[in-house]
Amino acid sequence: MSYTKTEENYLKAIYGLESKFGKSVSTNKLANKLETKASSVTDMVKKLAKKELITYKKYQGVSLTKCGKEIAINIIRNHRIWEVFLVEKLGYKWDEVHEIAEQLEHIKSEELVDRLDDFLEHPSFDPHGDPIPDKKGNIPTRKEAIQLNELAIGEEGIIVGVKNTNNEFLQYLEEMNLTLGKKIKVEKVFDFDKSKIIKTEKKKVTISKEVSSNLIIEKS
Amino acid sequence: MSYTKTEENYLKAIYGLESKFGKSVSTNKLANKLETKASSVTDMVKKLAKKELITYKKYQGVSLTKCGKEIAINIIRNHRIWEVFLVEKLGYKWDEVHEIAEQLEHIKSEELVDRLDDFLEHPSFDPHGDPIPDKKGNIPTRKEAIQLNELAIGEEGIIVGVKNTNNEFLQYLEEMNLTLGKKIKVEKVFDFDKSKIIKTEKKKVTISKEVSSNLIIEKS
DNA sequence: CAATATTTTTAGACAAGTCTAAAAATATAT
DNA sequence: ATATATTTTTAGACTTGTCTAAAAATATTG
Ligand SMILES: [Mn+2]
Ligand SMILES: [Mn+2]
Ligand SMILES: [Mn+2]
Ligand SMILES: [Mn+2]
Repeated sequence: MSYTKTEENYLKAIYGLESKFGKSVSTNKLANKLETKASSVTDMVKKLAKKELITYKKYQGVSLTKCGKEIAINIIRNHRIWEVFLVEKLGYKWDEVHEIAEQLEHIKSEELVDRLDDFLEHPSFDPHGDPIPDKKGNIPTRKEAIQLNELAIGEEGIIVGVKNTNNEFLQYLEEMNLTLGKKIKVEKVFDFDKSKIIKTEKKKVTISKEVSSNLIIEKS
Repeated sequence: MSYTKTEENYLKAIYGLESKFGKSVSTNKLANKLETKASSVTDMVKKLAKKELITYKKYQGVSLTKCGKEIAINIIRNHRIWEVFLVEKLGYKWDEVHEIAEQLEHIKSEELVDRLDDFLEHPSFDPHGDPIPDKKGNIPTRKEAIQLNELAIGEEGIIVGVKNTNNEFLQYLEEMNLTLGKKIKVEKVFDFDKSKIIKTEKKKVTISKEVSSNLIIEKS
């Protein structure tokens, strides 16, 4: 069984919203995420329900079935492996790959992504620090990952991920030298707005609460 | 300006048939090539004509405009570069890549194929010996290429291309050890059916006229 | 709890691309 | 040159995914 690009994008969006909010996904949330109208979502959601990829009760939102979830995770796997390829092999920057991966993730071939995965030597995380599901759908975890937010004065860690993968944010981080793998130390926390002074190997930077809550750190 | 996958496939098909037959392309030929119906072709052809990608006069067939030709060549460039990638980097065999390249050729990104081209070190020919157009649309040529057909007894050459890229034919060639880069010598020609005995480095094989007219050779 | 606001669904329409069946144009054969 | 065959176009319909406007259901609030 193979699905259209649109169906795959709906499933992926449902998966994302389900994970984020931990409950069934409303028509409006989905419409917003997919940049379409609620009425379009209602139509598509009926189709996916008939194919048993989601469960749907009128006015009650949707959630993925086992099968729908498998498909969603597979698309995410494709997306992230392609992102690794684009950065590692073609020299793209981390803020340039998402759009292209959105297209590449829908290429229909059982084998292609597996071969790409071999070629890339089975990466566990993508260029934004997001975990890459394996062929069976298992998603790698990091035991010790916390938000930079939760790091106290004097504590150190390594940047291993970003929560927000918005291009402008990624470019900002690049300029601040706060990219994946960088070692950082909390120098100071301003209580009134929770902004922090962060020491990296090269320089000191001040970041807002907004920024520190979007950086994933492994304590060291 | 960006075009749909369908539009791109029509342009590519028209390009192929125009090159092959050297005249304007009929509705039926196009329908046959694209595995669709003549009525569908008529509809689409009107659309492409309105966009000035082809010229079309009712009952007279179509041909590409300069702009349409540029697009077609670009898609062919994408296709062939992806085929090189699949074979050279992911270890696919030459009979396994066409289908996937049919999908990958439509990925929308000015930059992607250029970067891939750099990564592959600017190949001039794809895994089937077909020339890869450059960014500007220039298509590399081989001065000395002839059909194995035209090689007389005792003459030698190197296989540099196949005219027919049908999977079964490619698999047959693989088994006969008649793949790209192989050195061959014509040992004997049977006049009654123009079949030939060919000596490769490893063994002697007998091939039909059909086969020898589909192999491109550089004399040596 | 009733009035109001918000969310969701329905109804009907549209664009892209395709199809079948029939009509019109062109090509071929007597 | 006329009849026949083939090719091409038109007409009308279908599917997928989308939209707007209006109706129905649910949520919020005084
Ligand atoms: Mn991404
Ligand atoms: Mn990512
Ligand atoms: Mn090909
Ligand atoms: Mn090829």
